[in-house]
Order: sequence, then C-alpha cells, then structure tokens
Amino acid sequence: MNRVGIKEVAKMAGVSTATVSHVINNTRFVSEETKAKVLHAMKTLDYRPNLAAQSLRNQRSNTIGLIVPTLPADTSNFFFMMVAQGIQQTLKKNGYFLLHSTNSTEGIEEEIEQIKLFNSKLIDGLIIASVSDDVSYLKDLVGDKYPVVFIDRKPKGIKGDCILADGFGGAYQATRTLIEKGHRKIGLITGSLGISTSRERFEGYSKALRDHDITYSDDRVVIASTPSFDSGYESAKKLMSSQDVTALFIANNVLTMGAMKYLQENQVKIPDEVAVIGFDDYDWTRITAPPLTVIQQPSYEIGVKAAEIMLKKISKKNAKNKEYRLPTKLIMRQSC
Amino acid sequence: MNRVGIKEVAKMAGVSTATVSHVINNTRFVSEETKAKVLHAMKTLDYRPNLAAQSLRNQRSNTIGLIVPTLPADTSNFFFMMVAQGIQQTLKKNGYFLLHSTNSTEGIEEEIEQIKLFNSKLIDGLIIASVSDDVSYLKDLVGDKYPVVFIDRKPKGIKGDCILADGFGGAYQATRTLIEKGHRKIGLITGSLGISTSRERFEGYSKALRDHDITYSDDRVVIASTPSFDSGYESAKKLMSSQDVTALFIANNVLTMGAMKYLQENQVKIPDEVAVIGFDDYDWTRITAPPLTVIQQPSYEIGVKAAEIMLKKISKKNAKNKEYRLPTKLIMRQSC
DNA sequence: CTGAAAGCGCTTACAG
DNA sequence: CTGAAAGCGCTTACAG
Repeated sequence: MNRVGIKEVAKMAGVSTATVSHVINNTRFVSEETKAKVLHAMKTLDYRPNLAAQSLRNQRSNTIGLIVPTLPADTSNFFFMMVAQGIQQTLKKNGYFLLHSTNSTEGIEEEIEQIKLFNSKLIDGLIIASVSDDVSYLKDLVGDKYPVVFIDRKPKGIKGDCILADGFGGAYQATRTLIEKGHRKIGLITGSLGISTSRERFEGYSKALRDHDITYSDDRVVIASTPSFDSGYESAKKLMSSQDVTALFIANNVLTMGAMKYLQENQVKIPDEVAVIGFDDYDWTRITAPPLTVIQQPSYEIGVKAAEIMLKKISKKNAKNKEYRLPTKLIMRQSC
Repeated sequence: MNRVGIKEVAKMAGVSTATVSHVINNTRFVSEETKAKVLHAMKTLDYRPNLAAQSLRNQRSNTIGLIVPTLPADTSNFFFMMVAQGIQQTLKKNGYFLLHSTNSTEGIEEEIEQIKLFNSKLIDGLIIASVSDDVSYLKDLVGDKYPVVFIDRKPKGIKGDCILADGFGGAYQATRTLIEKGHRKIGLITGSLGISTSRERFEGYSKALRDHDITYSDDRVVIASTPSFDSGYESAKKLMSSQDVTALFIANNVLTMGAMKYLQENQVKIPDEVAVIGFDDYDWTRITAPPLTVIQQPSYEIGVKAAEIMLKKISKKNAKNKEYRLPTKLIMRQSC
C-alpha cells in the first residue's frame, strides 16, 4: 500500500523521471510512443502526484485561503456559508482546494494570526471578509506574495478586487417600496456602521427617504450592537415601543429573524400594524406568518465570482483592481 | 519580501540548520545559550516554517479532509454546516487545517474522486458522511494510510469510529410525546431509508407506536424522494390530503420547512388541526406560527467530537473503534 | 527527442 | 552538546 511516486512510474515505463514529469505536465515534446508507455504505467500503478512535493518545488499549492467572520455555534450566519459554498465549488472545478477558516472572535488579532498561518501553508491567494474596514495591515502581511480578493465589504487602505452585493440599491429599493405603499414613518434596523456593508444599506435607506421628501429621523434607526438574533429582537422592541413607525426595514438576515420573533411574540399584525421588509432570501422567510418580503443577495454567486476573479488573478496576473457589484433583488411576499 | 527559511535563521544564530530544527521541535537537547540565540533569530526574522516542506519530509500535513453531501446552492443544509464549523474550530485550536469538500451530486463517484484528490494532498485523516450506506470501497481507497471518522451515518462494510446523534431516541421521544398528547394517528415524513440516519428515526417512530399499542400503518408514512423543501411540501400535502392524521413528526429539518410551508399556505391550524414536531433546532423554528417543537441534534458538538476523536486517533494510534452517540433533546414549543 | 542532476525547505540518523 | 549530509517527491535548466 506504499504510495507510488514518479520514480516507480519512470522505472516501469523505462524512461527517466524527467520524461514522466513532462508527460504529466505537457511541458515539452515527448514522442507518442514513450508517452503511451508512461501513461500506461501511470494508470496501472494508479499514480497520483504528491502535492506536497509539487508545492515545495513550484512554490504554489493550488490552495486558496478563505477568512470570514463567524460567531462560534452561530446557527445563523447563512450568508457566509453560502458564499463559502460558491467559492468551494468553483475552486473544486478548477482543481483548487479551499482552506476555510472562520474568525470566531470579532478581533483583528485572530485574523492576523490566521493569515500568518496561511502564509506558512503557501496559499496561492486569499479571499477575505475582514472584521475591519481598514485593511492596510494586509500590506505588510501579504505584500504581493499572492493576490487578495475582498468579499462583502469594501476594503480601505489597500487596493484589491472586491466582490459585493449592491447593498445601497437593495436598501433603496426596499425603502422606496415601503414609501410607495404609503408609509412615511419607516424604521431601520441595521448592523454596525463600522463596516461598509451596513453603511451602504443605511445610505440607501436615507437616500430613498430624501428622494421622497421624508425627513430622516435618528429615532427611527436602531443600530444593533451585534448582528445576533437577540439583538434583532431587542431592536424591534425598541422601535415598536416608540409607536412611531408603520414600517420596518431590517438590513440583515439574523436581525430580521430576531425582529420577527419580537413581532410574532407580541402579536403585531403584519403588514397591517407594521409592514416589514427583511434582508436575504432564505427558505425560512417563506414560512413566517406572513411570508416575508425580502431583499435577496446573490450570496452563492458572490462566492462563485470571487473564486473566478481569484483564479483569473493567479493566472493572468492582471493588476487591474475592479469592484464587482452583484445586483440584489426584491422578493415580494406578503409582509408589506 | 523573500520567505525566510531555516537556513537564514541558522546563519544568523551561528548554528547549523539541524540545531534550529531541534529547537523548533524540541526534539533534542540544546543548551540554553544557543537556544536563546536561535529563538532570537527566529523572532527577528519572523521565521515561519514552510509547511509544504514539512509535509514532504514528515509525510503528514496537519490537514484533515472533510466530505459531506450538500446540494449546490442549497440554502438549507444547516446541519452539515454546523458540523463543519465544529470540526473546523476544534482543529484550528490544535494547529490543524480543514480541507472541506462538499459532495454536490448524490453519487458515490464524486465522493471517490474527492478522496483520491485528498490522497494526493497527503491528508492525515478523513471525516466523512458518505452518500452511501456501504462504505467498503474505502478499504481500497484509504486502507490504513490514515484514520477515518464517520459522522451522522453509521458505516457498513468497514470498521471505524462513528459520531452520531441518537436519532432513534429522538424519534422515539417525539412520537411518544405526541402519543401522550392523545394522538393515535401520527404521520411520519422522513428521508430515504437508504441511509442509517433515516432508518433509525423510522425505527424510533415505529417502536414508540408499538410500545403504546398503536398499529403501524404504511399509509401514514411518507418517504421523501429527496430531502428538499419542495419534497417536504409535497409530503405534507400527501399526508394531509388523506385526512387520516392528527399529528405529524417530520424527521429532517429541510423537510420540516417544506411541510410547514404547506400547512401555513393551507391555513392548517397548528396544533389544533394537526400537531407538529420537527427535526433540528435552528433559529427559524422559533419564529414560525406557532413556534415549533423540535428534536434538537447537537450538530456543532458532533463536529467537535469528530475532530477530537480524529486528533486522538492520529496521535494515539489506538485501534479501538467506538461509536459515539450524542443525545438529542426535545425542545418544547407551541406546535404540539 | 530524452536523461542526469540540482534543488525546493525541511528532519533525522549518524558521527563526533 | 552540536554539525554534515542524505533524502522526502517532485520540476527544470543544462547537456547531448
């Protein structure tokens, strides 16, 4: 059951290891005849190249690192899970592996440590949704050792490709929809404005108000301390207690869930007493009472795109850094 | 920005590479004095061992492979996502990496191909939830190259450690609970009996019936063709149309979601017209109307346990193959 | 058209 | 107490 190496193949085929290598990689001409012998030997010995050796020799590993923030045992962070799945499956199609690390603390230290670990593993690229808005620390850490692709959050302090959903547009559309239904007092529940994602959604919301001559009011905006179920619950409670909103836009899927819990628990009639638009389209939004109108983010597609851009950067070395914005979509159901 | 290797460290410290290596790995005595010099050099050069080289030399990679079945773009497979997170985070704590591959087709071919890929990557262990009940094909593929830990499904045709939830107990408890509430006509919606997980739940269900002198009837059991939302919807429809059940036990979280959709759409009053117990406790089960009673599986904990057993097998080489069964728990809410 | 040999960055038996 | 050197399994410049 010993691993068979290139040496055994060479021996069986009666050629040098160089020739075997060239056959495998198609890297110089080999006569049909010897090629056939080599291929035959490879097949009968069930030869598989040792990727560790290849990595060492080639200084690359066919592996991409992924870092996303996720609370431990958080049942809710569907978004990054979907993104990761998109990445994983397109990398796989292209013969790449994905080394996936979640960042369970909210701190940047863990992130840095993780990148250092990845570095010693010789990753060929890094896809990251940083906990921090300012990612200039990546300059020293990564330099130009390998390409970096940012997802979900727009990086500051460094150039780089960036794949994100059109949060501004989505939030704008949600808010406008509520306005067109006749609402003027529209509440917003959102995550920390410290990350670009939340900021954009906030701006989409306030721009829609402005465009429709509705005065913005701080009192109708709740910034959830953490994007958790409980925090969503508390935020909805706070907003509903003031009695001053007739509609609610919740700019994050976990917060949406928590807010729905509050509304349901208190028998608030949706959409009669309060209209609701949530964020992210997951199956559970179809079974609430009533089914939720939401802004859908193309999470899986963001993953696919991120992987594609990464592969392109690795092979083409094109230095252009583009921002890719995937459109969001309003899924109309019965909550507004 | 060149990577610094053991050679540079040795040079700076004025010692041989052998000594540096021994300092790093604590593998033979080194005088305090030289050790200090080496450590200092390592620190100032920010030395990080090249893991590819270590892998090649040591024939191990500090990497564990994980294969679970997941449909592409399936928003619903929370269970394995949670398991994966448990695995990942405990491996990380122990300096191991996780190579996570999802199996998007239902076929065993893709699984085999994936394992071959892993093999060339020199993984130190494999954690797998096979699409197949009979995993004897692993014998040839893996042999005793590295330990294998099975999760969620009990393997046939091969010995190996196995971590699973107590599906029998959970299903039994759910069914008994319904019986104790006075129900005699209890429907079951479950996934394919081709995997041990579903079979066990089926048996828990029928055993509970038997223990309470209720005649089992095939007509009250629907085996969903695929564990999808739509399939859950259809299964509920089928069962409810027969008008012959007053309670429903749904033995899978995605099916539960689909079934709830049907019930909600058709304004079936829960629990008055039909009592419901679902499977898996995710946040969304708290916001249905009414909130769902469910059997909770310790998914994250299964991941943690699987990783722990794996690490133990790698270091201790203990040949004992145990089956670990983590208890499920009934979470009582208002749907029954 | 193909082979002999160096070298990627480590670890470890051997030697002193 | 420490070093010189072989070797893990590949790739590739050099040579013919």
